[in-house]
Amino acid sequence: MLRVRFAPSPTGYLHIGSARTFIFNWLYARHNAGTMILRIDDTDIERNTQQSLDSIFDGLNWLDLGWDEFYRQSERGELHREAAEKILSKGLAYRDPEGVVRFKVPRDTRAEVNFTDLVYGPQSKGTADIEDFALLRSNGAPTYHMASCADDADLRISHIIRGQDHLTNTFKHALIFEALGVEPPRFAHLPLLIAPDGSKLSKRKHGPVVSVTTYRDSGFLAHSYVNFLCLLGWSPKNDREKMSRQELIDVFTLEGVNKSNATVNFSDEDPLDPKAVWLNAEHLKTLPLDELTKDLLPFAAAAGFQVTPAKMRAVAPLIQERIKTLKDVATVADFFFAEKLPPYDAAELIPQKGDAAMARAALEKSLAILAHTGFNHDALDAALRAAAAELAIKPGQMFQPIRVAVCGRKNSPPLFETLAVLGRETSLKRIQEAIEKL
RNA sequence: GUCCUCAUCGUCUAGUCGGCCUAGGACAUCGCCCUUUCACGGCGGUAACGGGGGUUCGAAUCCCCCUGGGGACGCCA
Repeated sequence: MLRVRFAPSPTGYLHIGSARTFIFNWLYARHNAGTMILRIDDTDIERNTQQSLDSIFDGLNWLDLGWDEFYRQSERGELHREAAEKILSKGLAYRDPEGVVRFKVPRDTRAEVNFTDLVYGPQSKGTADIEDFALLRSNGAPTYHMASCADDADLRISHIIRGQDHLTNTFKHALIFEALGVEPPRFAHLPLLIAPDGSKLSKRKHGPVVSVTTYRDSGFLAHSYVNFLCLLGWSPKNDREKMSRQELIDVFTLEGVNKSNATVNFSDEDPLDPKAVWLNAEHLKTLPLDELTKDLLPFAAAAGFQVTPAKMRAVAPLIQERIKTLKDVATVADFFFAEKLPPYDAAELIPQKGDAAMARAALEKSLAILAHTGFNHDALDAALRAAAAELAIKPGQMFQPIRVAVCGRKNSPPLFETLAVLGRETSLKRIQEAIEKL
């Protein structure tokens, strides 16, 4: 039975590198019909915080992947101490002058420690280069190495998939498993996620971009973010990029994992990786409208708009391919929700190669027409085009003033659909106001 | 300092056992087309095998060295 685990320590929020590790473990488990375990590695009582634990769950819950079993190391101290005692009693560890129990690296009996990494291949390190590391602190509490290995053994973890920063720790772990008399799990180390400047991602240095909740709050679809993270350090090898969850599960293998570190592309001006944004837009475009509506609602509310589900459902198709993140609803569809249009420059009402008189003529004509035309795409299309012909101006010159009058700006979704959603009353009122500005 | 590890366009990457690579895809970027604006879409351009030695008829692909990057060396995880 394949069993994998994700073991974060609650000493910070959920880092995007950790999120990716979680995702790869999850994918590996699902692909192989295995078990995904979430284990909180909270052996460092001094540094653990409830706030950090909460934010880790926040991030994990948002990702919406779930797990099958849950453990907390702090509740398993007995197991860890027993394991340490076992190693001590075998004479494979000793207590140093400070009272710390240290593993006695067998430098006399063997030259090196070996293991084969599923990503990096055969690894070996001379025992002379491994120090006698701590198993139990002077207060009797287990160290990370001890707790982690004891738990991995007890939970019968079959594969440890974690960041490459643990690659050199693995030699120590291999030694512990051996001392414990258990067969070690298989190891697979993942290339690290690094910042554009080449350094390791850190909150202190890079700010909120390293937290997954930043992406959530920026309006990313959880799945598209998962999809994006998968593309960092792993490839399906067939140029596929936008993939569904099931597709990801089907094609995920450790063979597809890269060895070199991947840079998360962000800058001060553009804190979100452009490719992540693009991928999010791609997923947004194919999202069923009811789902899109549901996802959009909270972002509109957060921006201060009171929007009914029905209204949002009507707006959703008009902005679907115009937004890159859910948050964009506030800037792309604001005029659908606002009671009163924000102030805009009356000069915007003047069409290309036209003047104020043309704008006024177009608006007054539209006012007359819109008062009785049916408010649906086809009727609006026919009536407004006919009006343009009547005024002897180009359709674009007819539409532009109306668009600015009802939207408050030059860029908007297609005019007829927009008018239809806005409704006769609002449209007429805004056009009237525009005429007064000219 | 010691040890481990990595090295293809600006970024993410493809490149089975060396030849089909005049290095492919995607993002970003630039240009054109489509078009009532924006967006979408379509087409095209710029852009990479870090350097040096080998091995070979032939190397992005194998070996060595250099250089560069990352990581680990804690009673943190």
